[in-house]
Amino acid sequence: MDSALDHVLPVFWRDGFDGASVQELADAAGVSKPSLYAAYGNKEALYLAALRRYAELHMADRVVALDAEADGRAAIHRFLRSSVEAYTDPAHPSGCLIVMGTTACESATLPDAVRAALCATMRAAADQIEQRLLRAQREGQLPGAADTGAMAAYYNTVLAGLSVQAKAGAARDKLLGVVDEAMRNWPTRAGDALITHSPS
Amino acid sequence: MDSALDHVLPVFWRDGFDGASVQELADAAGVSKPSLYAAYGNKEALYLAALRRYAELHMADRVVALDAEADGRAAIHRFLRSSVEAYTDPAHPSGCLIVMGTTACESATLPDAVRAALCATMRAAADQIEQRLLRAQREGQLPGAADTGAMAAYYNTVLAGLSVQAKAGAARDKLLGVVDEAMRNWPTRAGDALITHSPS
DNA sequence: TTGATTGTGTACTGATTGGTACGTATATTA
DNA sequence: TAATATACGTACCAATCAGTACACAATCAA
Repeated sequence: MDSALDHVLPVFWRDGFDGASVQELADAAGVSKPSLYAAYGNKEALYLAALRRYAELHMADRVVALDAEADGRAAIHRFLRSSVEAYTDPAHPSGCLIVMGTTACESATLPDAVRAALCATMRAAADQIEQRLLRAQREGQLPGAADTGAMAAYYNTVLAGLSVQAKAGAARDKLLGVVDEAMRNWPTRAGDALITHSPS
Repeated sequence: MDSALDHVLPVFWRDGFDGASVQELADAAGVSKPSLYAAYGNKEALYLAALRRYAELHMADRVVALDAEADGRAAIHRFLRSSVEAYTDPAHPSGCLIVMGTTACESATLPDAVRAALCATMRAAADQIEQRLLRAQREGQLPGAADTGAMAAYYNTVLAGLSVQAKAGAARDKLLGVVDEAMRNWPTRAGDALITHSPS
């Protein structure tokens, strides 16, 4: 009954909340439709449960590694690289479930609770990155003037972009190259981060 | 009859191919459902027509400006900034229709022709960026060793990420900050672009 | 061996999906 | 004015949607 989530998750992951039919979810779980309803109540609650499962199964370890790495830049770099590896893992649907769900955020058929949970999860990820940047700043690996908020928003944006590219079928190596390119913005010389509006 | 597309487009833009029902599209266009079918054949053809309309209405001028700007870095910077302004324009649904559609690429209900058209449009945009980078390289604004392919993939990824963030409701100013952050990777010193794998 | 509880599948509900048959009204041509 | 062609809306089609009523089977306590 709990392992049903592990079979339901990839269907939501691939087709999204609206795209996945309850019949399809029940078939994937190997149970009948009423059994799913008996266990989870409705489609919305089932999705929220799958989302929690996704976070603990496919995001938690990356976040742990983010703090385990001693050097700030290396931590972010490794976080991006491992994200790409997850996004392009042929064992799962490609890309990130959260990003996938967020792009359907404007649809009226998406329940408010789902919308809220998706946004909360995405914000939590962004916060984790910013916390790591703040630590790097405290430890002198980042200039004191660096705008960690803007940098966190930047890395979060790159992550979302990588997810989209992976969904579109981009090769893993290509995306790893994008990660290396994305890391080139890390401020090495003091004062670099002060340039918020570069001359155009 | 042609102006119907202008009313259909935002519905597809907001709800996606699967999310938008033909009834909803007909209501938006101010005609009956059979009239839509008489004019366009089926939902798939209607979406493809809306996609063409989107490209010429919301992408073409940005691409023109990309070539009009003399300096390469300024051209890319302006392209990103104007994209953010378009993505967060309250007059339209937020984000980019192409990115929005691409995230539903794995769904089985998406017709192959739609999938192909979305990927082709996205690839065309990436090519435009790479062509602009190559020109900048020819004109000496970019080191000869710079990997323009990787850079184009990078900017394309950032664009996709910005679209996702806009869809999630991020403020325009925040995204403009992300653009400035993203531009900090532009190689200024010769040899910078050679570092494809930075020490981690 | 009872009686009650739990879990599951069959078969349904009303609503909505993409798509269409057909009658009607307008416009055009002669 | 009469005949034809085009355009459009009403009303429908089968299929599928999320969700449920209910009967049956298995398990449990006594």
